[in-house]
Amino acid sequence: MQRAAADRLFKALADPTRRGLFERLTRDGEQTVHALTVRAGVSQPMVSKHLTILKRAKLVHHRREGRETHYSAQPQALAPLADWMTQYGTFWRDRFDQLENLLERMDK
Amino acid sequence: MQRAAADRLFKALADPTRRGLFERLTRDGEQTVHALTVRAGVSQPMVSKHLTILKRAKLVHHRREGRETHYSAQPQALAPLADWMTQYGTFWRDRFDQLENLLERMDK
DNA sequence: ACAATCCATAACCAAATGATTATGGTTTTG
DNA sequence: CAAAACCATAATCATTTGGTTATGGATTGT
Repeated sequence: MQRAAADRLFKALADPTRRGLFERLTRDGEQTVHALTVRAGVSQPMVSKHLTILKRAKLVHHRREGRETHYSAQPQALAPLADWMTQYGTFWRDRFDQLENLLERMDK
Repeated sequence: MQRAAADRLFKALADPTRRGLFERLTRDGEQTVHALTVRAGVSQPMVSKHLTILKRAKLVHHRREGRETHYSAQPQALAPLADWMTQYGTFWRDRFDQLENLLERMDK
C-alpha cells in the first residue's frame, strides 16, 4: 500500500512536463490551468491531463472557482519519496551539511 | 545538464521492478544477473534490460567475471534526486529528526 | 441574449515501454 | 571435447504514454 503510493509518486514525477508543473506551483504558488498552460509548452488538454495525474499522486490540490480551476502544490506528498530514500542512508552523510544549512536559512 | 541526469534518474526509478533490483543490490550487496533473476519475477533478458537502464542512470555498476556479470548498487547516484528535493524545503523540517536519528545509527 | 473564456473529456495517433521467446557468444564443468 | 550455464541482444508483441485536435459544458463579459 505504501508501495502503491510510492509507485504513483515515482511515475508522476517521471515526466519532465509534470515535474515542471509541480515546480512552478511550488515556486509561484496557486495557478489556474490557463496560467500554467501559457508556459507549459504543451496544449491545454495535456496540462489538464498531467494535472490529473499529479492529483492522483496527491502532489497537487485543486479548487474550482467559477469557470477556472486553481491548482496548488502539496509538497508534503513527497514524504514517501523521502522515506524511500532514507533506506539508502550512506550517501546522506555527504549531504548532511548542505541540508543543515538549508534548514537554517529556512528559519530566517 | 543536471536536468538530464535528474530525468534519467526519475525514469529509471519509475518502474517497480527496477526499484526492486536496486533495493536488493543495496540491501544484499553485489549480485550476479542469475541471482537477481531468480527472485525478480521476470525473465532473465528483462533483468538484463532493466539493469542496463539502471546502469545508464549510474545507479548500478557492473563487473564481468568469467561468464557471470556482477552488479552492485551505486546509491550516491541518488544525489541529484536529493538535490531536486531540497527545492521543496518545507516538508524536510518534519523529517529532520528522523534523519538525524538515522545518521547517528549509521555512525555506530 | 450572445459571444468569448476556461477547463475537462473524447477520439485518435505515434512512439515508448515492459514483457516474452529465440538465439548466440563466452566460459565453466563433466 | 561436449554439454551446460550465464548473460546479452534480437525479434516480436500488447499496452501505456504523451501528444494532438475536436467538442461541449459551465461561467463570465458585452
